[in-house]
Amino acid sequence: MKWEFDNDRPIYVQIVEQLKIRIITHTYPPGSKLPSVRDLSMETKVNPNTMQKALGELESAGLIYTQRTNGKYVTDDVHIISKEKEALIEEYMQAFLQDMTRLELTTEEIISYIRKEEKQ
Amino acid sequence: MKWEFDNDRPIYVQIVEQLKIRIITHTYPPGSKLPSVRDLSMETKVNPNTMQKALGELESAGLIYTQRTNGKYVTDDVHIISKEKEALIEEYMQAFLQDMTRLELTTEEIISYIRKEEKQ
Amino acid sequence: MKWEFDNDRPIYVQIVEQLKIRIITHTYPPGSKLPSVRDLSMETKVNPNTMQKALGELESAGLIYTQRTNGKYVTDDVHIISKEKEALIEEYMQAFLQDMTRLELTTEEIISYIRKEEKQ
Amino acid sequence: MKWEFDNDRPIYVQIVEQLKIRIITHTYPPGSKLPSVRDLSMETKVNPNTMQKALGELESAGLIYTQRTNGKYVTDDVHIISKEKEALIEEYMQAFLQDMTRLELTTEEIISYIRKEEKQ
DNA sequence: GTGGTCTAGACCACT
DNA sequence: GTGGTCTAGACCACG
Repeated sequence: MKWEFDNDRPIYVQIVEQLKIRIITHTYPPGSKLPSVRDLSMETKVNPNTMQKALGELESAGLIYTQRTNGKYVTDDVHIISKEKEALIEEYMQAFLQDMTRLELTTEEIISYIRKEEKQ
Repeated sequence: MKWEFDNDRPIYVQIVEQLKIRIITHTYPPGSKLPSVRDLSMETKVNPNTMQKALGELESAGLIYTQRTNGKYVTDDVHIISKEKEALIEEYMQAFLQDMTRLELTTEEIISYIRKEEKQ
Repeated sequence: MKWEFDNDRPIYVQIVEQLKIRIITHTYPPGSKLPSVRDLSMETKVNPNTMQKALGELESAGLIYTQRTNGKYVTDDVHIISKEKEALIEEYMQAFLQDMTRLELTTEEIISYIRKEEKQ
Repeated sequence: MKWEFDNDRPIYVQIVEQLKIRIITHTYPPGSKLPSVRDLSMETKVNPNTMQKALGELESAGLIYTQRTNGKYVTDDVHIISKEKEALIEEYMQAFLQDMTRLELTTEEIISYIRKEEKQ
């Protein structure tokens, strides 16, 4: 996955999202060491403080933890990770279905749309 | 539909969204007269300037037009409206499917989730 | 209460603490408006970013909330506030008692120490 | 007592604390020989430099002394030890009472809390 | 070399 | 005038 940001949402929020996905999909496996803050900020071409802020959010969400002076690690509590995944899916799903319902689409219409998109 | 706003997006954007939906779903039918800016801002408890800005956006999208001295009306061009509807659905759909793909869900998994949500 | 910081803990942590206490003791009553970030940072002679960080922590703890472009307010959910108070007391208490226990003081010794301090 | 460290304070500080307590409570009796730096650092799974630093602090506090080529010993000056104990108690006590006072608890409330904790 | 903190200062969107 | 974000750059403690 590339590091590309759009301009209408804070960069740090987008970083949080993408790191979350990497963790959830085990691109960064449980217990693995993250690149250093400096390296990550170089890679994303973002100020170290911005990266720090993003990582702080992940840490308070319990998805990563910091070993003093030694780096940051993905939590090895797979339970937290899979729970986060469920929560994320649920969140996207509900927002989406609410939007669709407002537009007065039935479940079957939604599904047929999805199948149509799939074929493209 | 109620007028409820969340705090992390501009209010006027949220107003635009909701008015769009009212127009698309014919809650405000094609050609009908909109409530006055003053009434709308009262109803939504929003600064009249904010409401004005939102209506400006709708107008430049061609969904409403202003009759000088007489108020604002929903366009009676049903074609524009239905096109807007398609565009909205497409937009939501693609964003949603992209999110789901990032989370490595297959089409069938997505659909089964949707059916599950439906039953709740 | 004055704004004085010691050098062995991050300033923003100390700000969080002191603001928490002001909220818990209703020096800043539930629902009241906080001074602006700028004013608070002037008052404490601290960089606005530092103050912002502290306020961010309070916000994610649910003790304050932000009204877009209008300022920050103490939550009016007194339940959250009193719960936070209990939690804080509990936290201090347990840490203290653990320390005392390690030093092999009995409960009665602790209490007699406290009474002695009180008289001074 | 186990060797467990939290991540938000320097490890060497925590080691100093815990060794101090062992000395004060005569777990390491006055005049007794301490385990070697190497053993201590193995036991605590800590870098020998870190352990060395901690022991250095204890030495300059006068709680231990080094016998050249022969290891480190707890001071046999019981006076120093008991004074250190008083100092520690006093320090914890004052910090605790100050915190409680800020939270506007009276002495009697504090004591009743302590008794309540005791029963648990 | 690691993360953590802080300052200074700027720009932005919103109301 | 409000909060929010971001950059640049510095310094620190730790191991």
